[in-house]
Amino acid sequence: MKDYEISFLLKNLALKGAMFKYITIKTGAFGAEYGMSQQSSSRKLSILEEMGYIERIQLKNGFKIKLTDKGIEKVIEDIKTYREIEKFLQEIEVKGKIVGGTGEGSYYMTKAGYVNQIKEIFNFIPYPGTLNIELDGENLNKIEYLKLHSKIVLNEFSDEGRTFGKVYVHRGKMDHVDVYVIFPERSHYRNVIEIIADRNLRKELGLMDGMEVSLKIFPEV
Amino acid sequence: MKDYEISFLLKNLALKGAMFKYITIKTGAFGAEYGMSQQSSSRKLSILEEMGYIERIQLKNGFKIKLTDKGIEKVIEDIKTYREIEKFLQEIEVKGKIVGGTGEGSYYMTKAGYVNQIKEIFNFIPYPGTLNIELDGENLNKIEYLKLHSKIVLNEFSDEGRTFGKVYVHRGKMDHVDVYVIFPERSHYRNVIEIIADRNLRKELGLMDGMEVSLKIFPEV
DNA sequence: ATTACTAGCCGTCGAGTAT
DNA sequence: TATACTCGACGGCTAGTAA
Repeated sequence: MKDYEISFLLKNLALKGAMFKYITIKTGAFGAEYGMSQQSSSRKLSILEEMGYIERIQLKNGFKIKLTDKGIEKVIEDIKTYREIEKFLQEIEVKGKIVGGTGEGSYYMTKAGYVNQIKEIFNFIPYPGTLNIELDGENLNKIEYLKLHSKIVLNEFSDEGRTFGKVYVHRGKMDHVDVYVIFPERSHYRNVIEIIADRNLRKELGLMDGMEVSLKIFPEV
Repeated sequence: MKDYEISFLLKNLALKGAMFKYITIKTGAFGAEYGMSQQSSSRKLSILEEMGYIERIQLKNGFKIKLTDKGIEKVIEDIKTYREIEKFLQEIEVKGKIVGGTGEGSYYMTKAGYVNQIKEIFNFIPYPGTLNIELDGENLNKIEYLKLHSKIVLNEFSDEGRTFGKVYVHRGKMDHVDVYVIFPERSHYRNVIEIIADRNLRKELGLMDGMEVSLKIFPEV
């Protein structure tokens, strides 16, 4: 049996609570749950036992099953692997060039519908204007996924007959200033991202068009 | 291709950093790393692309590969699954019966070698005596793994020519009192666990032999 | 150099069925 | 009722090799 199949089976047993107590399962039901036959399910559980990953006690109606220390160890190993992967989701650094604000975002950030939500969520009033950073291909790739995925969302609203769409927001830092990267859901493709903050970033950080800057993003997905 | 095999491959690509940027891989090397042939590696990566989990750009010497949104989504899903499993590791509740202290642990807890380490790690001086809780089979199962696995370890030391062995410790709570469960590495099998605290638990919690109690353990493994 | 097709082998799958 | 053995079939594997 492949190692990743062992992980898969132990993961599912663990999810059913088999790490620290016996659970009762029937090979038929267990198999059906993960798209395999009663026969395969039976065979695999028996192999897991042989390999020392689980303990099985046969009942008249099924089995009592619990992970052994070796089984728990294996699951913890996999947990640690995924924790490693989570690190990639915790901080993403992008580098780019300050460009002039043509102002899609600047216009948005004066709209009460957005301002109020920002006040509500982050407890600050955004400086009326966005800092625009132009990214190259590699840096664009890094944020591609974040454009449409965040736990932090400014909801759409209507104002003067116009609809303003959803905006995904990610927290970030430039130098040591808290900033927020805004991704309007229905923005057309652009290689420029827009940053807001509670203050004038150009002034605070002494930024001018053409300067190279680095931005850290802390995605919440 | 089985779903758990997809997860396995994406996990490994993610670990190599392919979530937010292109990485360069060769089918031969990638396959060898995970115990498969160049041919299988090639076939599988090509299937992952077909299924929309990755983007591949062929180079003269290998491929540039990056997870697509669908691929990232899948990895995040798996991260969440393992977070679920972690919950089982965060708090374990056991129930048992107070029994008289015959005092293996009580004796230990007067030894300066242990006391000093406890002072160092937890910043308290243990009350000289342990509270003993007798567990039934089911509750013993829950802590079996913890007996020999903890990040918190009191190291062995020698005193008056005798060696005192390693002790694994887990934080816990009884009612709202912070307690510590001690598992001497070389303790013979027993259905009794020993608890220490900075105070007299019998007095503090009004406990007497034979009483049923509940103990929460917060394993650090 | 690399990827990926072909072909034959091997292992895994599950229907049937014994227990 | 269950689990688990047998065995025919199918899918996936890799060596060889083309591109």
